[in-house]
Amino acid sequence: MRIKVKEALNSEQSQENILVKGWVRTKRQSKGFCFLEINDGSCLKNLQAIVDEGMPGYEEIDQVATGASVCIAGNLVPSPGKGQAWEVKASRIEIIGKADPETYPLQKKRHSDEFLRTIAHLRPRTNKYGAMNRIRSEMSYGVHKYFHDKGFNYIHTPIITGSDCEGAGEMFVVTALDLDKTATQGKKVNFEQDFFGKQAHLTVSGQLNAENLACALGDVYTFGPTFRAENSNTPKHVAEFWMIEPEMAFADLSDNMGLAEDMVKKMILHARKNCPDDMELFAKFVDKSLESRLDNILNNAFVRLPYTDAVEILEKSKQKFDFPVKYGLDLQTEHERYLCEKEFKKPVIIYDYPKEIKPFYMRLNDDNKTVAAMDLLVPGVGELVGGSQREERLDVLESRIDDTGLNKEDYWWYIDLRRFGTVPHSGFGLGFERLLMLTTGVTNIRDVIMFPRTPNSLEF
RNA sequence: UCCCCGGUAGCUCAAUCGGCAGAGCGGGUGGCUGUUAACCACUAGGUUGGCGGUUCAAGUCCGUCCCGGGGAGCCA
Repeated sequence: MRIKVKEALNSEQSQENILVKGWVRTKRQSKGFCFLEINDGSCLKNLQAIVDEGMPGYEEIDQVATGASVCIAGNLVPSPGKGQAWEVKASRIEIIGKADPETYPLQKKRHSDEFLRTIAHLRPRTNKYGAMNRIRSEMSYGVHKYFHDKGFNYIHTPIITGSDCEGAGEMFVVTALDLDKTATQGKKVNFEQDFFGKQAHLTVSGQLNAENLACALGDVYTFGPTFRAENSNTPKHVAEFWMIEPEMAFADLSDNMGLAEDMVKKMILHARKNCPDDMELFAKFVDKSLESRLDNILNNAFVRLPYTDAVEILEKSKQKFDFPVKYGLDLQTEHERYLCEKEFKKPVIIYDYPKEIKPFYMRLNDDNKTVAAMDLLVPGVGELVGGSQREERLDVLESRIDDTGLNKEDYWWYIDLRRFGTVPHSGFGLGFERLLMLTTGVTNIRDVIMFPRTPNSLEF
């Protein structure tokens, strides 16, 4: 009977006639016997197998090298050696797939992240990226469990969208037209002849649709891929990423900030509880200060700071900034970093931004100058969450759309929500990859998503 | 897209003022009866990112393009 490496290592007793299948991580051969360490992805640790000369399959042991896939039959027994409690005493070994040692790129030693990115198809076989994938999987489950336990409905919003502009960056065009043909004809593209009869894009946010469902189901969330065609080349941006977008009816900005804070904390706890071994790897080899950084987040209330106060703090600070600080200007990265890394040294939620620098759908505050927006800034990662209370008043929303220069007709169904039983509601977007960066201490977003999409990079 | 740094063996890196291109790891071969990043001996391995220029001579200097990293903008 086949058992996974994880089961074998957690075994309470010896087991006869087991079967282990996996990839060889390392081989140590002596005259007359050979040690193999097998990993099947079920956990971080390897299972050691000892194969004695004379066992069926031993004649092929020379062809077994790092990276090969094998099937080992034998007994699970207490290991006489140091370093592991259990090992497999093999009675038979079978090569499933060889890996040529001359060309197999993964070695037993540590590789640089930059190199591993060039072999994205093989990097999940390393300790670090295997751990990353298991944590990513567990965190995804944690997101669903968190919202499910709170009574939120998981909703699916479209990936192809006709909403032209949401103030969330450049969009990828989706078309079924033959662009080669259009180009050779030298004509302008007529999207009326395209599949949808109008220009279509990949979504930059499910928010507008999510609001529709929140105003029917109450509390909802999306968790899906999101696309930005920005030509941004940084360790914190990818063109395709996964975003979690809760949307709550009958909730104001304060409720919204509360949910964001609670969710971030619960997700960190979830990873710690369910992936202790994998998390330990990151604490030991990736970010020595990971434990204390996460403790700092868990044990402190997030600072809630109005934009106006943030500007005041920055103006009063002795810090020299490259960019000006002034009411009405957006905060630059250096300002955000100063606030959460120097001034408060913990996560900071900045809220109530000037309406001029935020999109039309955010609720106008009574001061007529600011909107009920909020950004959650976390030391090391920067902006993790962006959200707002939505404008629920029909007249205010319409004039805000006008002010922004957008076309009301394009948003008729969105505006209709305010016409029929409108309610205060709020929501935010949380970048899943950035949450993983925060949780693991990995500093480049390309290393928390296995096949990252960035400008000029679409190999895998 | 802009600014800065880098590209030398499969990987990580060294090479003084412009003067014979090196090491560790990995690989191969042989040895070793309980190894743990095994160990010991031997060994192969290079268009110094591409193209062009300066020079008696270029890994090294100049131009240009490509790729990678960091910072900025945009944002999650």
